[in-house]
Amino acid sequence: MSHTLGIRQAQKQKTRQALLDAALGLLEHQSLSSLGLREVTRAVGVAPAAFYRHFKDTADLGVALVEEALGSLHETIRAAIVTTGGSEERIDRAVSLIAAHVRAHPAHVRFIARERHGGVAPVREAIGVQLRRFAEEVAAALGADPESVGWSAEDLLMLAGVYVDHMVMTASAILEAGASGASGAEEAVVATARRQLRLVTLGRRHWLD
Amino acid sequence: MSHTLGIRQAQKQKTRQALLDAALGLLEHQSLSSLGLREVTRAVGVAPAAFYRHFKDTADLGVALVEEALGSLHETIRAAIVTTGGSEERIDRAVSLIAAHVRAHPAHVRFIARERHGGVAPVREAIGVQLRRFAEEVAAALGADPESVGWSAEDLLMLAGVYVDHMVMTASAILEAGASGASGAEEAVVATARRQLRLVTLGRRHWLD
DNA sequence: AAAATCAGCGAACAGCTGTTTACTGAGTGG
DNA sequence: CCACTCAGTAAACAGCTGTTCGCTGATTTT
Repeated sequence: MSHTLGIRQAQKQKTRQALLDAALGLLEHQSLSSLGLREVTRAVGVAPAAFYRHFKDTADLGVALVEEALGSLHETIRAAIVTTGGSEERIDRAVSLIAAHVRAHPAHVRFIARERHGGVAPVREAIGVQLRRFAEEVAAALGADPESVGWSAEDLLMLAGVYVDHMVMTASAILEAGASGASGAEEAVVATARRQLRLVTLGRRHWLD
Repeated sequence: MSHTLGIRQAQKQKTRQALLDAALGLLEHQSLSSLGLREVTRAVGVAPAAFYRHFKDTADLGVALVEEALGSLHETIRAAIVTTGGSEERIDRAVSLIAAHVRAHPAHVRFIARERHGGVAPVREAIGVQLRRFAEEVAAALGADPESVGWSAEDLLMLAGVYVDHMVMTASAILEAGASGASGAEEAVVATARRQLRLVTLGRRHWLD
């Protein structure tokens, strides 16, 4: 796909990725707002000054983490959108995809949920931009559905926003349930998420009555 | 109501409140996870060691802030619940009450939205407990409504959860809109929130079909 | 009036923080 | 092959952090 990088650039990107991974790990028990530059470099085993070769700030690193985390989520969303079948099967498939995503990328999900309203403005805004982008994408897909004839663009975006917000909340709830250690907690969260989507779907069906 | 406190205890509570207020102010631009004890005492104009006379931690202070913030919200919720009239008027009134609450206690709203998924476990859990309590209260009120005959307790709690989550998200969105400086942004958020509640209400009406 | 309490003080502690500096030495391109 | 680039180093900087200590003096209790 892309041109093979030189040994120099390859090593640089490797260190950069190590910094991102270490930061993501450290953020399990704190917020980005309190993440120290030295803390990250120490975890990687690199000199503090090396940090500046990759990021100017921990906030800057946070923005890079947003790209990474929401990049992976983007693919999950696209997969959920193209699902076909009756509304019940679509709901089941969407929730299953979210649950699988949480299992595959728990740290990413935690990061997004935590920093969406977090104390670091640039990161908060980066997440906001991307989630709005997702909502537009979902709205476009909803608009292509025959069930959406008569819907205004504004209402489609409103509905898409409900879906995107619900996805983020559900992902975070699944993560918490998994961390709580209580067996069956995740299943309960998933079941509730499905019922909530059913509720929204019912509202959608009668929107134009 | 309560017995009049001595001069000693009155002064102590005054200092305690000053610490809480200062902390809430400092949390506008950061997360609790990065809030320093010295930072708070400096803002109040008190010696660092004095902090320990009131809280053992900044996490401990955070839990106290949760009580304060969700105590005020509780009253707003109760006011929204007892509203009478058609569903359209009830929606308008609920959203107006939220908007008024955000205007009256912006820092409290920011704190709850930020720390709900924040990096300090005890605070996160305190918020979770209280929001679940709110949901139970809303569920009980919904159960008393004639429109809820045939609903299971589980489904009522699910619906109440949707309302509570939506309230928190809306409050946070109104806050952001106000901070963005864009005139009309808040009105747009409020209008979207109303449409979302209308969608949920439609779903509710057809739940048993 | 004497004794006890206790909120807040000021100083000191070791340990951490972000940032700058001049440097090394492996990888690169002419 | 040689000059150059540049990712990562080691050391030093001032300034901050949480926590402990003994102390003071106004309030409370006896």
